[in-house]
Amino acid sequence: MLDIRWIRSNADEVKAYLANRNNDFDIEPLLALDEEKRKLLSETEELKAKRNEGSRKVGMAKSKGEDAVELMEEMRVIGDRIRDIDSTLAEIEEKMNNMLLSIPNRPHESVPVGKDENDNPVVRRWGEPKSFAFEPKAHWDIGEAAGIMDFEKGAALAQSRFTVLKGVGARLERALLNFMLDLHTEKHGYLEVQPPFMVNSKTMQGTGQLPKFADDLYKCENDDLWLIPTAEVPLTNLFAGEILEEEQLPFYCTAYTPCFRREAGAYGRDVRGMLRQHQFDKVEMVKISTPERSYEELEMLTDNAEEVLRLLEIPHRTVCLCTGDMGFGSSKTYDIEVWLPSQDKYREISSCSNCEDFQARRMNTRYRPKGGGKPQFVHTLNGSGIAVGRTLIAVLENYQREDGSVEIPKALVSYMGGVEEIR
RNA sequence: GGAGAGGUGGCCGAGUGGUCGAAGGCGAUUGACUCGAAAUCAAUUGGGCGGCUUGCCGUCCCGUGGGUUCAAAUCCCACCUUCUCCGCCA
Repeated sequence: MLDIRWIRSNADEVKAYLANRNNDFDIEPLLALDEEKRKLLSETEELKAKRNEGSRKVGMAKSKGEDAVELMEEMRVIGDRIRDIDSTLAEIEEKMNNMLLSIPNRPHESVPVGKDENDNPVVRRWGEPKSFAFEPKAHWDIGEAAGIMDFEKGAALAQSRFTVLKGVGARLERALLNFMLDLHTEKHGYLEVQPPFMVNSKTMQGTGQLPKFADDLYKCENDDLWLIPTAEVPLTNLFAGEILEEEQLPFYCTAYTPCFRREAGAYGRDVRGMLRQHQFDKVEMVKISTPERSYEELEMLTDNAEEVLRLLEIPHRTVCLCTGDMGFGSSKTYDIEVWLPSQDKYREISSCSNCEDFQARRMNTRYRPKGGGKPQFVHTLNGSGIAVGRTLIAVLENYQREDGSVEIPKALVSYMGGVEEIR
């Protein structure tokens, strides 16, 4: 959410970046409501001042045993007017709030202007795609042949886009997430957290999933609860409504959670295999920072995610999302893409974003600066550290051998109970 | 799910209709005393919004949302939440 006062005095800048984001939101009606709201607010506050004064006089008169009927009647009339204005005001505020909640975040000045993913510049590459002496297979062929992935059972038990992992496959999933959590907690200084996998509407609104993206979420029928699409939601909201001390910042936390997404807009895409699932495992990293150092923190966060792939020795690259491809709440996002030999291309495996104060304002998370002074909104950052299911895919495809067996990356062997290959 | 008791400022805690944004205490900050510290004394010490002469004025906030009233922390209703007991349960 943006600050209405900032929008008021930077209307042209807002219009310009909305265009760069391919967003057609019109801020003029919002500005008109803002104008009207402030007018009504002064009016009702003036009346309230008058009423407070009058009520005080009634009190004083009564304590002296005097009659105050006339004054009470006068105050009653004022009270009625206040009620009218306040109810209009409440309507206007609700409208404004809904509008404010639908405006995407402002991109950072370092973000390249562009139309879609084709305009995302590559900022780093690590490793060379391995050349295979044979035709590399897709993970679903490798997984089914090895008896560790069952897509038919997934569909039978639930729906398409669900998979059953078995034996070494299930073990590999668990090995990967343990490996990632250990790396971030022991080496990168993140606090391990296990949050709820369901959250309420307010929490979903805090990070920006609601009200705009309800169609992408799974909702529980009888309760105000939603399945989380990413651990970013509960982790970032950990301090919602609080004022932190600057000494507590930066705060780093990480969590493994399953993630649930309806994939409503992705009907024909990635239908085979387990690249795009309704339920997938992810290790997430979240940082709460002061505004001064949030961009430095973003670079470190992205590096923390990249390190997972470096240690697993899987080729990958990092791109900076352009204005047209960025997510709703982000000011700057790096996507990390992993090499998938069967597709002969890089695919997203992590997304690391600085949301600046966009989520903080929605959640109302602030900190008190060291020297004292007014509380300021924090900056929030999040990044996959990394998507576990997709990492499993990347391992299978990049470490496959001609005979259909798969080598286990060295970094994972101890997590696999000493198993060095899948066959 | 049933019964009961609570939710007040950073913390503890008083306040059952009228100058109450809220006594008192603790903590914190500043000043005095001190070579320094402690102790002591004094002052200050929440947040949001709006206005303008940017320092002040106004307004709102005592779990949340409604209601009654000239006036609500205080009365009424609903909800959330914490604790205790019972039931159920991994």
